Amino acid sequence: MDTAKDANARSHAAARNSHDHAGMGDLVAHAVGHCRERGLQFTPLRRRVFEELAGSGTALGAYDLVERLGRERRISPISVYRALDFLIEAGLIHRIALRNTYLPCHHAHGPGETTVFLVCATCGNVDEIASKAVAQDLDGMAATVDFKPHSRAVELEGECAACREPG
Amino acid sequence: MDTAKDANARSHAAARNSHDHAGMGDLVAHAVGHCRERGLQFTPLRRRVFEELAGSGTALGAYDLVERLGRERRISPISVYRALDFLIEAGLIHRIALRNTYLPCHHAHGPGETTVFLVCATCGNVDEIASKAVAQDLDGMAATVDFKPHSRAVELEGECAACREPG
DNA sequence: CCAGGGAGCGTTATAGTGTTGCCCATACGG
DNA sequence: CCGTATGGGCAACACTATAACGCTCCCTGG
Repeated sequence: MDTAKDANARSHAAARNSHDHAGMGDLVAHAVGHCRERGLQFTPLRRRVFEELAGSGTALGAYDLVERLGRERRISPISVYRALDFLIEAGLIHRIALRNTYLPCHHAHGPGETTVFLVCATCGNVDEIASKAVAQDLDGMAATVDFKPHSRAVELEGECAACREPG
Repeated sequence: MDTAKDANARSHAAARNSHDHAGMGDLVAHAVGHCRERGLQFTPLRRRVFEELAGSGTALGAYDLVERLGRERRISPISVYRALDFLIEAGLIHRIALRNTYLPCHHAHGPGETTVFLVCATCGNVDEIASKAVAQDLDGMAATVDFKPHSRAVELEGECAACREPG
């Protein structure tokens, strides 16, 4: 379902006010509902940051966002970080620690699941897979040393199928 | 912020890991042998960086090392980064992506194992556990999407047992 | 002996990432 | 009207990492 392959939508999306990317509208609509349910404010700035991430099809750095949003009007890094913090807190996006980048969460978070990120070292694309087995393993290991995790970062760096194709 | 974090981490390590400090010599001896076997140069600078990490009992940032080593004589960040890159490449230390810190590898790396890091948000201490189950899960998941991982970052952030003690 | 090449490390400068402090605007309940 | 909570603006700063270039040392082959 979600896209390992249409990463290059970003050159597309940059052209204009990116309604291009398939599924982006769904993501935004979901985010709106998600925030409404919880009484969180999905403000225009937060929406723009989320849209840009959803429309890009890849993980973006904070300063990528600063630059992209800054084309419309000047946005300072701190504003972007505040929006990112909010979106992470709300569970709408993920942060990729290996790369200092951010990407929209593509699936509903099941309880007892850990999201595993597959980061391609060549094209930078990030694939996202939820796993209950990993979650159980990790929780079990944490329990054995009496450690209470708040958040998990499970990230593999390597090469995706597309980048290994001959040619 | 760094000084506070540093002091915290050190006192914690001293309380909990005092035994590991005795093992610092072992770590260094192991590193020496490890490099000799492979024809790698365990130079004085690299040795000092490794010793500092092994002796601290916690994960340190690159600039923590710059400061510590800089007390003896001026060391530039790039030199520290070069030593860190070497040590990572050699498999002697790990980088904690969640914190941009580095710590010595405490166990022999078995094949088919993934190292899981438990990072305490309060004291900054990092615990390290090897797991075959996680490795198998992750490899299996990667295989289903035809992804070839080079490296893994499996890191949990939370609170360690010592920091949750009533008090 | 002396090139010549590679590895390690020095220096300076710069790029990239994230944070702090302070102020202003708006919204909302007294 | 005020007080307060929240979102957001700006400049400046702090932290993390890399670039570019040159030097020394050691090794190897002519």
